Amino acid sequence: MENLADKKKAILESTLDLIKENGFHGTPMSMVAKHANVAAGTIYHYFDSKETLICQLFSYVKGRIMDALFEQDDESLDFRVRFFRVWRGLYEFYINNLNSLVFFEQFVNSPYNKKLPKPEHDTFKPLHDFFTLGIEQEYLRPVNPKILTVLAHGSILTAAKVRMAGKIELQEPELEQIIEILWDGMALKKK
Amino acid sequence: MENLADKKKAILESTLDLIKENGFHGTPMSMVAKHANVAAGTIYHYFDSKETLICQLFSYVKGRIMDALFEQDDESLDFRVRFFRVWRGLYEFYINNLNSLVFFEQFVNSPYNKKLPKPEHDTFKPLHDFFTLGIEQEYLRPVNPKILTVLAHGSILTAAKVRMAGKIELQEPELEQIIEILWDGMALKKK
Amino acid sequence: MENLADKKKAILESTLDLIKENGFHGTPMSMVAKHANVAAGTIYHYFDSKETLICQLFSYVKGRIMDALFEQDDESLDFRVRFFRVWRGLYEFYINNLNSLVFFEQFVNSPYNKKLPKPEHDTFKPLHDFFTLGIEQEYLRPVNPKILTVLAHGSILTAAKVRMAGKIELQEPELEQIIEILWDGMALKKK
Amino acid sequence: MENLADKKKAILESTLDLIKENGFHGTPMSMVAKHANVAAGTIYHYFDSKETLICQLFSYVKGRIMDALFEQDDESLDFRVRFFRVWRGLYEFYINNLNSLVFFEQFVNSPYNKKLPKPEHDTFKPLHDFFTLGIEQEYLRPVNPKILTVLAHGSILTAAKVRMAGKIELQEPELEQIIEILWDGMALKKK
DNA sequence: AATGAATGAGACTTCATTCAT
DNA sequence: GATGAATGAAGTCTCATTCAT
Repeated sequence: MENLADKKKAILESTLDLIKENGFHGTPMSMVAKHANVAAGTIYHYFDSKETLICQLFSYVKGRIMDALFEQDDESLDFRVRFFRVWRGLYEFYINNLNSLVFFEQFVNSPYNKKLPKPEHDTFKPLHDFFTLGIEQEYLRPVNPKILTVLAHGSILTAAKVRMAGKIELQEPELEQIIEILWDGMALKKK
Repeated sequence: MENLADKKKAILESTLDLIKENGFHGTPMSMVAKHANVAAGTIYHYFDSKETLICQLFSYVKGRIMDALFEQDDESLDFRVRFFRVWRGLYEFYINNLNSLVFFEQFVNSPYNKKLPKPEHDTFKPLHDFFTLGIEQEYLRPVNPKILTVLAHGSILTAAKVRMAGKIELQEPELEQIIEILWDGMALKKK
Repeated sequence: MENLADKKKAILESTLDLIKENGFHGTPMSMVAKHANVAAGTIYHYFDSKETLICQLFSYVKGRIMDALFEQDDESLDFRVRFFRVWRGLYEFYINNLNSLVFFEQFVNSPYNKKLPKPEHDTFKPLHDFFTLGIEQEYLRPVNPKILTVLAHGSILTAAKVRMAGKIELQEPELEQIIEILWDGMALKKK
Repeated sequence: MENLADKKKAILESTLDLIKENGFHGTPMSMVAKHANVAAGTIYHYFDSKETLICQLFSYVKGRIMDALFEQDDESLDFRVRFFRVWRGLYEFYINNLNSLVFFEQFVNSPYNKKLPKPEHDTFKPLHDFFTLGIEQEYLRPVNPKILTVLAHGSILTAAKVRMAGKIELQEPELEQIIEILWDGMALKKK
């Protein structure tokens, strides 16, 4: 027998899968219900509306991204090594969770995103903090950490999407080179 | 009085505007019709279906992006200067054409994109060619040009989206710094 | 309160009535819904599309015609008497169920009929069997039973349609004469 | 260059062909226009509306049926031979003009037919007259000629439709038998 | 006479949501 | 809590008809 949490999770995961394949408007509630093995009405015990479901799914996905961001991190390592691991950690999360990547991108570019109250600090705050630390410790150039976040996340996202598009030209050595180039540009050139 | 091209263009532009505000499924054909000042049925003279309209709009937007990419370019300039100008050219196009940016991002992450036959070479082929040239002329590191495209386009897109999100922290000096960091990482360190 | 079968039947019966009056294209689904006292969407729980509804209605009507064919029959009677009763049985069914007659005729002459897989044996198989028996028992001429089916059904259908057209000239004695003429032509002239 | 009559005829013939294939509601005016090689608007020079077109087409088809009815007739022949020729004449017209047969049947069972003022005497008046003559000349039983019309036309129509349905079991000898049976039933048994 | 782009009412159908069980 | 039949507003699209050329 299942408990509530199981069903709620099944609904969220089903929605995530289906939206990747069919988009928002190609994913009716009836389809979510069938995929999650619940009745259509059941979804409304857990979520007020389709919009609520999608917005809660966004929080759910954000949480998983945040978890992934520093899962591989180890503060005892050299900062450069940490940067390489963080970059790859998020990249691999996206590759292994394409439905999250696709959903996240669809969501942030959709009108749903407008309706959401801006969060105190966003999903990538930990990344921002990480770069702030790197600057303080004089590993990185003394610039607005936002800049480094943009560069890092932009490259991860784009690399993952290029890979997802079936262009498998981005292999191991290429990934390493991307990170190296980024690091070279971002790192503080000490005397 | 209008001619055919006018109506078709009005429909495309209206769709672009409305999808930015309301997304695909928040933009019924009736709304497009009203916004474009045509009858609902008229849209179907120019486009077989809503899907066709959206896919043709994608081609239309791709064309504009490609035009924007090298509008500011000047082959007689130094390669580093050209890189700065190309980066800013696309960035500014996105900022000044937020509807194109939002639509493009929504489209590529949507199921519509799956149905489209993969183009021979994509929108960013000119960027790829630009980097290939830079490598040949020994301005840039001898890596797969794809890598540089990922880095450049990822940073432009992300910067534009951060700016669009209302986080106006990215001002002139920050933009300059982003490009500088990228350039430093990508450039060939000559002896 | 109604059960499922009730609603499905109400939809079928409403469609039958309305198509008699208005034809296929004069009977929108909204009209069926109103006449059957259900919401428009409800029809789509029971039938995939208007086409499906009409094709299922055809099966439904065929069933009723087959039921009517031998309702009046009594195998213990003389074959000639049975023939007269069968002829009148179907004739009266048509007269009392004009909507079925009209629908049936509209359907078989329509493109819907083309799409249907040909049935193993058709609605009038029982009539064919009846004539086969009559031939075996030497009441009827030894011809292809198909011929007799054509003659019998053709005359019933045409008589019913003449009557329906408001030409009330076909009264009891005339009907009797039609059957007699047919019988005389079909019967085996015994020595 | 074409004249008016040519275009009007092309429209009528196109409509006849298309309605056989697609039915009334599957045959938009635009399709008729394309098939007849005229502009949509041109149809409205010749016919007030789609309904008018279809009703005029009915008259057109009726005319052809009436022409066919006695094309093969020869008053100098024996009445029995004439009957056989008239039956086959109409049967063959239907077989060779399936679009007329299908259209006629669709029309008479459709609501269009209701709106038409009842004609003074209908399409099959010549058949009725033929049978009246046969009775007067004591070839046929002294019954209401209407009866004989029903039997004859019913059998012709049904035989043609059986043949059209692809059931090719009705061959030459069977046709001959059908007419013989009818004749035997209808003919006056002289002493 | 002929054209065919344009119109817009209305068709078919979908789907978020409700509610009696 | 769970169900899923029922709802009906709203969506996409069609097509008879018009009218400026």
